[in-house]
Amino acid sequence: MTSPDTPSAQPASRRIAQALRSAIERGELSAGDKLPSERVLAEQYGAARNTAREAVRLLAEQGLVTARHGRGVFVRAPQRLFRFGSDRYSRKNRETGLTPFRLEAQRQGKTARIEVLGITREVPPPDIAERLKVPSDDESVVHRENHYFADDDPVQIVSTYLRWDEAQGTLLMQPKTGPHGIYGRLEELGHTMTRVRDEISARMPTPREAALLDLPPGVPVLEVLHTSLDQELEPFEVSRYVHRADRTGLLYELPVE
Amino acid sequence: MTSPDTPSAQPASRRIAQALRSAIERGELSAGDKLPSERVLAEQYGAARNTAREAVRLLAEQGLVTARHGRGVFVRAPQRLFRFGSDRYSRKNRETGLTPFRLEAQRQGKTARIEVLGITREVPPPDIAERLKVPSDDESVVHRENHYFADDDPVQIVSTYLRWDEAQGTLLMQPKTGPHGIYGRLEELGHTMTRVRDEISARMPTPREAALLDLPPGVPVLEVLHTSLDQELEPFEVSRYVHRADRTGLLYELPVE
DNA sequence: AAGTGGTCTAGACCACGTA
DNA sequence: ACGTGGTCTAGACCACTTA
Repeated sequence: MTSPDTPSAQPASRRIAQALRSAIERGELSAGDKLPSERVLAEQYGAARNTAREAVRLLAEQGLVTARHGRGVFVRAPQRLFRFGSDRYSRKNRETGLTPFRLEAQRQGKTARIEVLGITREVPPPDIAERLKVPSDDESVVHRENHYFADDDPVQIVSTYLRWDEAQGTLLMQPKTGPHGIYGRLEELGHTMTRVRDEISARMPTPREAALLDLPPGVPVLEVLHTSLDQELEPFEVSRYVHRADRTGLLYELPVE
Repeated sequence: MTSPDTPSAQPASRRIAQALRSAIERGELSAGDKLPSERVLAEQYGAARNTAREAVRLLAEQGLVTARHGRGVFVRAPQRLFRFGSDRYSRKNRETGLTPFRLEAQRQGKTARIEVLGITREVPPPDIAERLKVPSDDESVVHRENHYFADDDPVQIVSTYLRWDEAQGTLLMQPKTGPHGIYGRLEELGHTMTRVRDEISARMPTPREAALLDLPPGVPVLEVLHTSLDQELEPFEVSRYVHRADRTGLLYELPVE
């Protein structure tokens, strides 16, 4: 404390948070290090445990630390990012036989695992129906939901929507879609991917997403609503990607005009 | 409660949060409505005020409600999004004389205001230096920091970095950069924007950003690190955009291959 | 003045992880 | 068994807003 009874302008919880933040920035606490326990912090700063706890919560909210039940609070390591973006859809990539996700995992020396959660005929959500140009009051789409893991850590959730009238009875209804994946099959159906439109937003996860992605508090998600357009600029596939923001960066490289 | 002494598996704070969440989803509470006060919630659910408060915090963290000191807790209205993306840099747009930000504001019937916070010669941060291909141990760049407002609500913070050796003594050092803005001046210096590279990430705001953007708790930011490449594919301008995620969507449309 | 959220205290018990 | 975070209680005072 600077003086015996400064009202200090700042609430105690924020002063404690700031002290810890500085220690992290100065490198006194580095990635992976354990913070003093809440009880110890409370004693050190002459506050109640709840106050120390509030300070820790502020840091967690900012993404600087993660609390682990029964173990302690740890400085979060800056995560190496999975990078996706404009080349996620390029034919060149498709022809390697490796999906962009597997490529990224490989680049990081991690093991990719993809889990097919479901392939079902459904009524599309309104935003999907609008983009795929199908009715939203009818079971007009096939919904493929996949979860992606790197070394068994969940990284992204992808929901792909295709027209039911096209997918019906094809490999598009199967977990294994054959060479070059769904885009290979869609090309056989006459859809050459010519343009893509990606709509990007960020938000806090829903409880379901937090559970599925095993998200620590304070980590947002990146949502990409992707539309593939064919040679006639008609949409033939729409996907919703939900990424952990702390493990994902998006990269878009494009020509101007 | 379902039975007098169910341990209920769920903590009380989460059960209260879930009840409120359902009420919002069912439309019993709609955008702008005030939630019962923390003291009332506590009484209704037979819990301590701190427990009701924790429930409200969970909803705020998820972005569903916003607390306003002295007034109450309100259901947050879904914000109409400002959309930016691949056409943010197109020459066509530039020639209207309206910046993309002004166009967006106009589309929403809002008044755009741009505040120039500073134009200073600086040592570039490492990520900027790397992308602009300038030394990071030297005052090699000019940093222009602008804040953007719509109807006086802060929407985005933009830091633009230019080479000092090029900007020195030109309009690029002035608040008013002349026709077609900085890109107009850079074109006169021989840089035709040919490609752009946008690196996108999402994270929780730093305290400074939270204050500058007047961010309610639980709203993440979208960060775009933008690089402009000229006809020789050399970088000549790098900008860091920090957007309120609850008011911003990004749109990228691009050709495949 | 009254009501609201913001912060804080000093306890308590539970659930989890490690030794 | 012990230390950790997770949750909760029953109070208290402060800061802000509205009437």
